Amino acid sequence: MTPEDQARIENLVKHRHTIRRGDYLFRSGADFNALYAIRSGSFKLFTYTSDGDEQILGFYFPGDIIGFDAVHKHRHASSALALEISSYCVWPFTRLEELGMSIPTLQRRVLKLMSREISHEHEHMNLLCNKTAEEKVGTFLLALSARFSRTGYSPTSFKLAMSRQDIGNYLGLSVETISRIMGRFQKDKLIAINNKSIELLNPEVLVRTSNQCSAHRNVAVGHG
Amino acid sequence: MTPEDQARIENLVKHRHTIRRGDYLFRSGADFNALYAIRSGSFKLFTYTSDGDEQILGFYFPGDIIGFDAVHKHRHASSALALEISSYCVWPFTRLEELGMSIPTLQRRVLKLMSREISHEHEHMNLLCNKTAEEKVGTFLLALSARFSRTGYSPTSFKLAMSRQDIGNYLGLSVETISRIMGRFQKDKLIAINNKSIELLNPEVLVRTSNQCSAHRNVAVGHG
DNA sequence: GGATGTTTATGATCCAGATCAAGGATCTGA
DNA sequence: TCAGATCCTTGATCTGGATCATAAACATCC
Repeated sequence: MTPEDQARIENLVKHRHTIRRGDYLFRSGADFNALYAIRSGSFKLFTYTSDGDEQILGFYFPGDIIGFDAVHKHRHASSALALEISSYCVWPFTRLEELGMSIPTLQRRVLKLMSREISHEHEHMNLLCNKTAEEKVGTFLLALSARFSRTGYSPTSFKLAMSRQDIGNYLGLSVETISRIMGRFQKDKLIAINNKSIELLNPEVLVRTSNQCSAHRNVAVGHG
Repeated sequence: MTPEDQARIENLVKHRHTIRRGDYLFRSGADFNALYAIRSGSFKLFTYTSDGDEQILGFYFPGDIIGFDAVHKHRHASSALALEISSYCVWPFTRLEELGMSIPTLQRRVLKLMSREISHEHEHMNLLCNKTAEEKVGTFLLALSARFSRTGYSPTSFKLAMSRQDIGNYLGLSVETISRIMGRFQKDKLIAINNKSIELLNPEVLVRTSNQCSAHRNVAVGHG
């Protein structure tokens, strides 16, 4: 990428916005104009089920892009809400497409980001179908740890911006189960919890807990 | 799109291949070179869990593209297997990227396809988290119906190319539950089954069965 | 500071769907 | 054409996690 291209991209994304906890980045049903690049804080992405309840699709952190699921219909299919005070950049989509036509690196970057999103969702489907409650919660905590680590924060000590309710919803579990399992992890000295703050005391064992062979639940043997 | 562009694209995808039931389109771990556009038949996409069991990520039919989750790492993260004799076109990815740079319509097309894939997965996550077994199976049958309808086939009478085992795996249910629920649907005259052939006798009621408010399972109330 | 709502924790009970078991149907290949 | 394998169905039993109930911790607002 030439310094010139670099400058064009920086110009596209120069405006940085701040958003308060509980405010929407966009709402389901709204026209789609832009992708959002998170710079700080965290968001939850969710839809409403037919009964009007939330279904959380994912949590997003600095470096993540939100809005890919809206490209297709030019309309947001999900809502994004700030879990804490956060900041983000707006990437106007038509400008991004135009720039992409002349900057191959940018084009490839966008494709890769969308592909990564698809991969993440595949992993999450695997979690939802094949893991026990304990494995789900363990996997979730480790995923947060890895994500914070990548952004330069401590992998063993961080804050849970989302509620237990949200975690349960995302993992397909009830709040009570989340509470109970976190309590058990704490009793077993795998983690230490203080309200929203969490510390991973024994990541190795947590990894083992999270990948445990779940006996033979819903196993397809398949053709091959 | 100019007729010239059209010709360039047609040239890219002109080769049509045939694949037998049970053969792999690609395997998890293989280098990523191309996307695959299905022309006839059907495929299942799946990964292996840590215990070596399959996790089915989706079923794909004529008009669908397989391989998007590999763009990111330039390596296939999942395997694709033909469920019946099928045919497909190969879209070499680097050629596709090159062409995309000069044909905006093509570029946009690819982005939309990936976005649609993400949306589908969001819907599936919702199904996995919030629906009862009965709703899952009903939703699955209706989704197949809609898909066949879109491709010009009968929306009420079609063949299930995948095994009950595969359906269960995809929906997060055991084979036995699939059998039982299909049996119940048949007893209630919602469907008629003859081995792999299925007929939707009462789609309206099936729709109602599939969207039933599932009481208040795992509901997040959230901030807003 | 105290009233009110929300979030978290924990115990008791229940149930949808898994697991186990066993028979029948269908497919495959020699 | 038949033997073995796979797939599908159906019944009996069991269990992980939901649901219900309650209370404590915490946040928010006047």
